[in-house]
Amino acid sequence: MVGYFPRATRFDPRRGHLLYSGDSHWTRGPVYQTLTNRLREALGRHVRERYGAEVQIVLSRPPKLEMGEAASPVCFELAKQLKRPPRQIAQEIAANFGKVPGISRLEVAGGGYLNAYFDRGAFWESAQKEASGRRPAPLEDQRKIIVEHTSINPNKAAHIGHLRNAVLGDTMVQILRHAGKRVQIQNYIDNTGVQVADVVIGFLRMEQRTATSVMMLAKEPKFDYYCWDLYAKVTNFFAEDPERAGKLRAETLKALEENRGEDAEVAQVVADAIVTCHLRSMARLDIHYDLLARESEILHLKFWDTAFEMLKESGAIHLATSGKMKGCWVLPWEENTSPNTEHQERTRDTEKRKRAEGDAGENEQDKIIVRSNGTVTYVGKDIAYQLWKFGLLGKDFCYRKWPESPAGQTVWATTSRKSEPDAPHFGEAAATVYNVIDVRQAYLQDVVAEGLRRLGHTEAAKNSVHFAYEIVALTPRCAAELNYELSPEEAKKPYVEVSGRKGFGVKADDLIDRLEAATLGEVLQRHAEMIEKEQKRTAHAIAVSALRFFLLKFTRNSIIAFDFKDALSFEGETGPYCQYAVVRIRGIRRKGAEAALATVKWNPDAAGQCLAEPDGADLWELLLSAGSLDYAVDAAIATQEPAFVAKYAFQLAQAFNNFYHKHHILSEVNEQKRTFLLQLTELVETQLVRALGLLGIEAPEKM
RNA sequence: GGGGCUGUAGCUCAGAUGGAUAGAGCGUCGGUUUCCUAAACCGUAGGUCGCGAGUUCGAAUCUCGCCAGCCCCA
Repeated sequence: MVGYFPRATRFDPRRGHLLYSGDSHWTRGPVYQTLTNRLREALGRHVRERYGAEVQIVLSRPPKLEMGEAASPVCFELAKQLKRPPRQIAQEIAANFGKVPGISRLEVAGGGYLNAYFDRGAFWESAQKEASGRRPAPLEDQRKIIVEHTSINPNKAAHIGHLRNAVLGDTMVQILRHAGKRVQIQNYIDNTGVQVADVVIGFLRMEQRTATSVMMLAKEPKFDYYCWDLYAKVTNFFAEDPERAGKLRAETLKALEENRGEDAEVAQVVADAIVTCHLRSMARLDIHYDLLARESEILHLKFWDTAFEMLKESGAIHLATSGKMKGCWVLPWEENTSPNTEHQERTRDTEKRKRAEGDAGENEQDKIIVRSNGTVTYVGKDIAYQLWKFGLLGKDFCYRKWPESPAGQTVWATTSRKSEPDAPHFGEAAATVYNVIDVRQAYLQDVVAEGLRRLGHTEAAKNSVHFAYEIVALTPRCAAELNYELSPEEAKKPYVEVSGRKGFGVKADDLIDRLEAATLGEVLQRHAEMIEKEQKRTAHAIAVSALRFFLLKFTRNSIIAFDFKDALSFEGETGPYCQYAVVRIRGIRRKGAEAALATVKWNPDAAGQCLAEPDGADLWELLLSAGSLDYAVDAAIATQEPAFVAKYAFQLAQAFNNFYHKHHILSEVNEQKRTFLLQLTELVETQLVRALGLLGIEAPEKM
């Protein structure tokens, strides 16, 4: 596994956080999640040994800090099994529960809760240790995870919806890597599909261009913008005469698939140039890829033909001999694959009846994989690609470096010609595959997984994760701002869907430009003394932070109604708010260094004293929050919700701002306390910078 | 016709695996700056967790039905 994982780097100033270090040993201190895991295990063992009961130990955070740091309602469950009052059981457990390292005591609360109180001094030590530790090097023998994201049709500029995809995918990658996983990032390029074909038609048929003229145009910096407008014009052109459109499209599509003539030549020029534009746009948000997997190679290297044979041989698909789908190869499909028996029975009955009534055994629900004219649907190509990801196809691509990758980056792409000798082994089978695709494609993703299942690859089907997210729409106000005329039905809705086909949407580069202009204005106001380059760098970091955080603070299945007002907000629950907390800490450190405060001999017990109740409550709250990054990361992975980490970063920043207003650090007269406050502050900085790094956000020195 | 998602404060949203008094941001109103930079902080008001039943010691969370909105398949 050499080549495409960042390695042996200790600190990457660009990303502002630690990267893998090939030789480091990850010591995960017993901070929040580790500590609660330990408690859960001990509690489970105790209950098993003492009561012979097998119950799931649920742990949650108590509503108030005075009630401890972790709570379990397990005694309520036990009460049912043992037929005894819960509080009595809780008291018994609390009295007989052995010592768990890092946990100072167990108390009974309410009707029978068990509340655990952490040993604050020990927690402090562990958190310090974790903060100074490096991230884990992914184990070489660990099976890799593929995250496929972005995958924009290469026929127009990227828009806000694509950004949500890329930001979610990239953040999930960072989170998984943080947890020590080996992750490979793929970006699927549908360079032979309908959308590219449409733009080819625009250039060759509408604008009557030659291949050479398109090639020249493709070198222009805003070629993606040009195609954006052209694509919208093609849509109108097609609407004028649907019959002509259908014919043109079919011809062009066939030429692209067979890779012949001027059509194919222009398609390649367009797709390659647009991909380069996309890479550039995404690089602005610090999003990069290991491999660009292109559909042209799926076709030319006969991936599909191989998959087709497998599907036929195994009987996973069959040729429909009658009915509407006559002549098509179809994958049998029954809705409702969930184990909800009663409901399923009903569905099956309906289907049986339908089949009995007509269509000679054909089910309307069956999914067409190969059309009667012999062309494959893109679900078919997706099945081939997915099989390859799991190393089940028995074939591999060839690889070359993408000629125009963003500065300092190496991006590999598939090719049907010979591989470059230093190409990484991309064909290695993945254990898990995350496909970041919007929720509207849920059905198609199910079909892909079902295809794998019917080939007998149940594990691969199970490990095919559709990392689904809802769309980004625009508020009516935002649409008006873009001079988009709403239809009467659209005007009634709370949001309007973006449409690349109509050329309606907020382009990624436009949005980033606007954000950078706004943040630069703020920076100029506050930091006239900064050199221009630094002002721009700072503005850029804040702009990226505002945008990425905005796209990450919502959970995946929430529709984002985009509005410039919200996206350009830098106050409250935003990226800049989180960055500002780090900037404050750095300000304190700078001032502290200037003042050259007398370094006192640090008494290790001082931390415990400072954290002791009752005065230490808010300090403890901050420390606990700083030590809970592992909890947020685990929850983010378990639920596949990067928003957990965004929430965490915000809460930690909030806790710090709270603390900042209550405690004046540098002027603290008690030297031991001052040292402690300073160390706590530095701990918060490390953890917050780390959390922000996972979100792809860099904290500037000043802002 | 079938499948899925959503409904929580004025607005936008958190509430993972059922748990203690349902939270945050924005917006409202009122305050805080002789400074470790206010992109901040404090206070205030605001809730029938869509509606109705059920399961449970306990439901915003699970089940069923209904209403409303959105998406997908044919």
